[in-house]
Amino acid sequence: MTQKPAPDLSTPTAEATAVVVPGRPALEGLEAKWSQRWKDEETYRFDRTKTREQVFSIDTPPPTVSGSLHVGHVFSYTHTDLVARFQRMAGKEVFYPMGWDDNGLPTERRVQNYFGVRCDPSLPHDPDFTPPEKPDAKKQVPISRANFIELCERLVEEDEKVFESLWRTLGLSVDWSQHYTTIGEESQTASQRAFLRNYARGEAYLQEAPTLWDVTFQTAVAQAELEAREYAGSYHRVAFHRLDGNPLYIETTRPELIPAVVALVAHPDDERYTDLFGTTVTSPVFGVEIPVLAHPAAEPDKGAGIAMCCTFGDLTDVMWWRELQLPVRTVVGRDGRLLRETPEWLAHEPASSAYEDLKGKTTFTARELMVAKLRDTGDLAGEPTPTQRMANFYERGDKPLEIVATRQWYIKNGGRDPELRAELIERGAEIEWTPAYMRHRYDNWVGGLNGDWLVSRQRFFGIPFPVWYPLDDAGEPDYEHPLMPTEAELPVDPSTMAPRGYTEDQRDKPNGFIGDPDVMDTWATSSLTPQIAGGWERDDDLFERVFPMDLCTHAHDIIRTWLFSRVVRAHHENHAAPWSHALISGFIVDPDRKKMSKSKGNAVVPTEILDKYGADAVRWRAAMARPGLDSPFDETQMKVGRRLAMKVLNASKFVLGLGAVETSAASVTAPVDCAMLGGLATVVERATDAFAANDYTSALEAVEKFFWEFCDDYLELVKERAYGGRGDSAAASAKAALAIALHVQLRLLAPFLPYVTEEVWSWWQEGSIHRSSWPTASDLGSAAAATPDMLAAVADVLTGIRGAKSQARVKMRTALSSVTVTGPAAALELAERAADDLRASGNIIGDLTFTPAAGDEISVRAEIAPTEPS
RNA sequence: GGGCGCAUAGCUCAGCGGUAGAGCGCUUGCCUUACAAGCAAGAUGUCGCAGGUUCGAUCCCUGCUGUGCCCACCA
Repeated sequence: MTQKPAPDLSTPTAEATAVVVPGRPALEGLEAKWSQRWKDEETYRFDRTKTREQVFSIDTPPPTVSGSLHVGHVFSYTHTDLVARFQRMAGKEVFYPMGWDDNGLPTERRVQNYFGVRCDPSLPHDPDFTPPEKPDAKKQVPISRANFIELCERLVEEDEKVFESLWRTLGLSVDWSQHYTTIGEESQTASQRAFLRNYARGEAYLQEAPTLWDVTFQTAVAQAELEAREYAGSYHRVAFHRLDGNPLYIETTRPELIPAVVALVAHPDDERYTDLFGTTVTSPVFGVEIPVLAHPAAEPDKGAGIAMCCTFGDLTDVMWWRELQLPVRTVVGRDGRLLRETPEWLAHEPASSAYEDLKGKTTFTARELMVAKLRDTGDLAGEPTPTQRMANFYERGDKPLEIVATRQWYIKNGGRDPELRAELIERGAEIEWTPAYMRHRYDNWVGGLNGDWLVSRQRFFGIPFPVWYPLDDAGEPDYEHPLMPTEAELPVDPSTMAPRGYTEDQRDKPNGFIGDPDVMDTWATSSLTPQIAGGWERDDDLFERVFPMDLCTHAHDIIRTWLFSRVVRAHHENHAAPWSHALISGFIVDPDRKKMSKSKGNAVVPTEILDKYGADAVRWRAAMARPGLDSPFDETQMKVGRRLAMKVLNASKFVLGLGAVETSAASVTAPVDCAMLGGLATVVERATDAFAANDYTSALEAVEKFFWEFCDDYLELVKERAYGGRGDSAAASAKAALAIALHVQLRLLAPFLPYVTEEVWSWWQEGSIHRSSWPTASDLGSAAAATPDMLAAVADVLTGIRGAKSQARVKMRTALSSVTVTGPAAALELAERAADDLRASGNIIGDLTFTPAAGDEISVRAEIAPTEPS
């Protein structure tokens, strides 16, 4: 290995570096000053002339702009930035775009509340529409889809400004010229293009099938958006009737679905029911004839051991319906109410009059009515017994999901195809996970998929499917032969544009066409963020330089959604994993270790904490949270980060205030100065190794520990010498060592404390510290080879001297008339080489003797000099 | 029920086959020409429990217990 020459820190030693140190350095105002400067100077701009090998590209989550950010988000985004800043200084050209997730249901909901409106697609566009002055959540004004989307776009723009401002204050080194939005035209084009290609390759398909349905939002939802929650219900023991008139009891929590029963199902080996298989019974109240069937999924010890299968009460019903080839008898509509028209299988007495009362009722009301009817007919055995059961909810909804047969678009994700599933698990294995065990969550999720990815939503503010359907003579759509645009026509909106070969006046007419009314789920767009940000099919030159990306980062809650869906899309489209590394953050939890959320009221608002402690302090705290581990929020910890930032200012002020700053490693001659730099060399190595493994916390710990010892021990030790107390050449060694150490440590701290390090850098260096190079041992010259043991020995003696004064309860500058150091000979020999520095810093005016003794501890005996009469 | 974490000082967490560490908090002292939003010194532990491997276990293995997250669980 060739030794580099002594570092030339951009300023020849012959000329004194121009140093401007403020009299009282302060943290206040640094964020405003430097974030503006970084913006003006485009400090973090991506240089797209760099090759793929020189680039480090990052895929970060586009935050939901209609939501609110809490301190957990701030920590997680900081983790990404720590790595970005390290990689940039280490010589990579960092591609670090930021997106805003503004399409989708959260934005619609926010617009509804903010403006007091709701979307009614049947209304025509009103060009002069202005939202109500005082939004009334109870009386939302119905507006057209176009007006609604205009309001979404308007609000989203305002929200995005607030978010950008927060990220800039936090000091994220994002290249804002690369920003994207999930509703923007580029995202629309990319989403539609990817969809068309999925369709062309058979990966996307349209299917009418039972789907999980949210009755509040009136849309289908995907498996990844489910949340199992406890839900209060009651078991009802209900009699069906055998032909011989004897009752057959089942148990159900949903008696309102009795009109939708298509079969009773028991386990084939269940002897209680074997002689009933193949026979029929009649349903209570309605008297509908129902077959009794056998299926192995029926569990004999659950309920009565025989279940009523409805279309559809739950996913087991769907399986039985499919595998036993049962008819569909839907009674719950898309609005969550029982159908207003009497279904044909109930169009006879006594069913039709019984159903009359249930029409249009919510499931909740219908349940109460059914219980009353069952009581009347004597088919309810005993009283309902309350129970807590788990039910599937849409994660943003508050009513349990129903299962409704609807036509939806799906993208294959391995949920129904073991081969694809294995391929996707293999893609997950190609990714290097930090922490490694997070991969289990991915495998677990992929292994547990029970169907393909449902991507269509019956909503408004989203990217439309680029699809039309031809209408036949009778005006019925032909879903088998959808009409698609060419890629060159994208983006398209089928609700306002006609497909090729048709004109707009054929819309909704026989032999004309209809547009697909649905929009893509927001995950269907954000699953393409590497492609959208990377310029896929829009900017091939860029795409080749950044894709597949190097890093994706986010918290562990969206492994199943965002991370997995991006793997699916990249697998289909690019035949690759979308990134080589995944860095997974934990959550910031409240002091009781509960997850922070706005609704619980325990979320910490980031702007307050940033105002109070400063961005550097908040970033320091974020960096102390290791990847994957949840970390409780504790405000007192912010003070520690703030103290470090202040220390950097003050220590720098001291070092740079010593006069002409001279940074030639050749001037470092005193053994203790070399030892300090030698210690710093090992810190550089450890921090670099840690960062290379995305272990930013260990990097910080190593750097910070050294910095405090540098301040508390080394700096105190050489202070007098640096002031010139023992001659110019002795001072020059200390001053050069101090300056070199500062130059290196500022850079080591720069990813964590971008503001304070930039501020100090500006006192004596040209350019931004964030575009300077990550330090290496060669920055420390030949001193890097020095053993740090000596500094440790000297520091031990210093501690002993201070201890003696502290025990004597005297001032630290109190003079000592004699000091005797005892301890192992080797350590004493090292410490003695800094005897002069020890005398100066300990104010030893008499003898300083070193007496070797047995044992491995250094101990110090000191005598306080008699105070002179004042 | 399946999977994955975690358990070390009052708190937050490092550590890891060889006499237990840091920061915060606490106690005491000190306005020291970088820093009082500071400095110095000090006290603080059955390393969850029980076995096993080993000369030696907080660390490795097994089993418990507690705790958290993800998934499944709607008769």
